[in-house]
Amino acid sequence: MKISELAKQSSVPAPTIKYYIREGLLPEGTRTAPTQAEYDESHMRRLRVIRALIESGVSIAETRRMVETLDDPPAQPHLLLGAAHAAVTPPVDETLDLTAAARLAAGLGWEPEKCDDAVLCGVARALQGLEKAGFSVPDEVMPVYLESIRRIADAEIAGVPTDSVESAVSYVVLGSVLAEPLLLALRRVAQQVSSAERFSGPAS
Amino acid sequence: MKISELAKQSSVPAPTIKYYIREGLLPEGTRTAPTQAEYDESHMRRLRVIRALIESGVSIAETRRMVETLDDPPAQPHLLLGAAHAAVTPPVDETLDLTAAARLAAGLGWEPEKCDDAVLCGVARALQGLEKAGFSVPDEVMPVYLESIRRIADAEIAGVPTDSVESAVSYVVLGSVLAEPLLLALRRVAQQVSSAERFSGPAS
DNA sequence: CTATAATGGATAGCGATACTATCTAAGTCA
DNA sequence: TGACTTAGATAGTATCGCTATCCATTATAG
Repeated sequence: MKISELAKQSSVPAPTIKYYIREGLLPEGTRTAPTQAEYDESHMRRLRVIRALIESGVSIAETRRMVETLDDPPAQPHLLLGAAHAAVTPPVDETLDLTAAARLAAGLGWEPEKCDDAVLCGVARALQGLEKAGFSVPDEVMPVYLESIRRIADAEIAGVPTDSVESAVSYVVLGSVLAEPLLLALRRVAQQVSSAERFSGPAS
Repeated sequence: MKISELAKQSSVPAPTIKYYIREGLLPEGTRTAPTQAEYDESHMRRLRVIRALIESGVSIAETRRMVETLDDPPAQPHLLLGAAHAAVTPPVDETLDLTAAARLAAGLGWEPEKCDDAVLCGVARALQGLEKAGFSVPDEVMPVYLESIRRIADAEIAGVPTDSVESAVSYVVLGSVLAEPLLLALRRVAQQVSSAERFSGPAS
C-alpha cells in the first residue's frame, strides 16, 4: 500500500500523514527504494488511533507519548497505567499544595506510593480551578463522586483483557484517555434527565 | 477600582482584561469620563470565573456563551442545564447516527424530549471516536458507567442550592463544566489505586 | 523507453486561537 | 504644570495542527 492509498482509505490527506511521520506519531513505511516506501495494515490501525486521540483533544506531543507507550510498554502491569497517564498529564508542579488532593484521594483508597504525584497534581489543579471560580462541590456530592468514580475505575481495571499482552496494553492506554469524552457526554445526558425529573417541566 | 488595580489583584495583565472586555466576556466598567472607567467586586468575581473556565480548556467563544447564560439565565429551571450545556457543546450534527447513543442513554433513564439532541450528539461522537480507534468498552463495564454516572448526576442535581436563584444558576452553569477536570482527575487516581490493588506490584 | 505521474523529504506558509505590545487622545493627580 | 494612567484601536506574537510547494528520484503507462 502506497501513501496515496493509505490516505484514501483513511480519509486523512497524504500531507498530513507525512506530517505525522515527521512528528514521530506514525512509523515510516518499509522502504523499497531510496524514495519509495510501502505501508500496511498496522499503519492503517495506528493512523486511526492517532486520529481518535487528536479528535479527543489530545495534542500532537501527548499523542506521540501515547503511541510510544503503546509500542514500548513497561514490562510490569502495575506500571502501565502510570505510563499512559504520564503521556497526557503535565509534569508535576512542585508549587502545588497537595494536601486537599491527598485528603480527597484517600477517599478513593489512595495511599502514598499507590499512585504517582503527577496524577495527584491533576486533582490539586482541578480543585484550584474550582476554588478560583468561587465554586465548591457540596458536602453531600463529593462522597458520591468518590464512590462512583471508584466503582467506575474498579470495573475498568477488572475489565482489562487477559488474553494477550497487546490487547491489555491497548485497552489500558487507549481506554484511560478515549473513554473520557464518553463519560463526560454521558454525564451531561444524565444531568439533563435528572434535572428533568426533579424540575418536571411545566412546559409551554 | 481602576483597571490597573483589578489587574494586580487578579494577577491577570491589564491588556488581557481589555481583551476580555472587547470579546464580551467581561462587562465594561462604569464610565466616569470619556476615557476612564471604574471596576468593582463583580468584575473581580467574573474575572476569576473567566480564568477558571479558560484554564479548564474552555475557549473564548464558549466562555462568552457561559457568562451570557450566567447573566441572562432561562426563567424555568428545567431549561437552565440545557442552556449551560449548549454553551460548551458543538451544534447538532445531522449526519450523526444517534441510535447507539440513544440506546445507551436509555440506560440513564433517557426518553426523547428529556434531553436535547446536542448532548446526545456528544455521546454519539464519543462512541464514534472509540470505534474509530478500534476500542470498545467491555460489556461488563458499560452498565457500571451508566449506573455510576447516573448516581453522580443525581447527587449533583439534588445538590442544587435553593436559597437563591443566583446561587442555583451559578452552581448549575459552572458545575456542569468546572467539575469535569475534577472527575477526570479523580478517575485517574482511582484507576491507579485499583490497578495497584489488582496487580499488586512485586516491585524490584 | 520515453513521458507522465507519484513518492519521500525538506521547507515554508496558513488559519485559528489567545493573548501582548504599541500608539493616541483624553483624563488624573501631586 | 507635568509625569502618569486610561480607554480604545490596531497590529504584532507564539503556538498548534495542518497544508502547499518544492525537489530529485522512481514507478509506470503508452
